[in-house]
Amino acid sequence: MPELPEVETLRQDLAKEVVGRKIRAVAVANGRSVRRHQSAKHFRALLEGRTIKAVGRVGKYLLMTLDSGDVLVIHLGMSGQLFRVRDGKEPKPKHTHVVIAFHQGGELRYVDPRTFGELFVSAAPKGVPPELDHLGFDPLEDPMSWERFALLLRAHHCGLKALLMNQQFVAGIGNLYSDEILFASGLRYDRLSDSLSTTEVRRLYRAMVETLTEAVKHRGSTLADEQYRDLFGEVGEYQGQHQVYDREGQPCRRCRNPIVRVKTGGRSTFFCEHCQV
DNA sequence: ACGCCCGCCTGTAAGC
DNA sequence: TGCTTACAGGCGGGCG
Repeated sequence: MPELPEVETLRQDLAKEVVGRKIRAVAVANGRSVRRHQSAKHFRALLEGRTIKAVGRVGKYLLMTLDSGDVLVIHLGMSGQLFRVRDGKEPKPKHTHVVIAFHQGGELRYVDPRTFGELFVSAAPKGVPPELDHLGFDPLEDPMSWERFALLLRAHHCGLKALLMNQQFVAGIGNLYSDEILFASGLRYDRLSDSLSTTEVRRLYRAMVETLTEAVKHRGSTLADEQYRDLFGEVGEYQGQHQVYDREGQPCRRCRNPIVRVKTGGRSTFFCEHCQV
């Protein structure tokens, strides 16, 4: 379940691996992954012959800027994976839906069992795809003052977890990192966003930036299902640092009380009843 | 305006 | 043992 740290890890590796490479051919094996285009042929035509100039990220979206000015947008959804393969003859994993082959050899493969993810090419007139206009600020790319963050929080009246996971408010945080951020903040998932003291606002902002930064340093989280793999097929290292996520019944690393799991909105939330108020 | 639920999907694992 | 069911959850959309 790639969230900001996993996507940022991919972005950093992609920047080293594919910038400057010219696309020789694109193969689409499953049209569901390129839903926004009239046809897979149209999608391919916008990519073939183009050179990748830069790799960016907004929230959970990867942005590959092409020499045409267009941007290849990749969203991994729940189960999407990107693999850089040197030899195209290597056996393809099941659910390999899109293959981007380069002139200089090798290819980039998009694999996605649950097909919640998607790829599309955006005209991006201002360099930023208008399809992503709805996204809120990126916690690592768009730093802001505590005062401004406090204003944004107070503009809403909803539970902190729901707000952190709302991509229109802040882009890139999902179920796993929202729980970790709230533990690091010492705040409960159901605290209302307009009820925080100045100190709590600062703790939340600081925890958000620090938790995500630390997770990027550890190359993201790979859970028991081993769903997340990096560009080279390796697992992340941040799962060992988790304080609450997927730790139901295990002792809180801070106070030793058992971590509690509750269902909210059909999703699991993990937290410490003692450390989070 | 937000909470809540569904549908989209497949792989895994628990339960009967 | 083998089938069924639940669960995992990002995101958009519908409903209350």
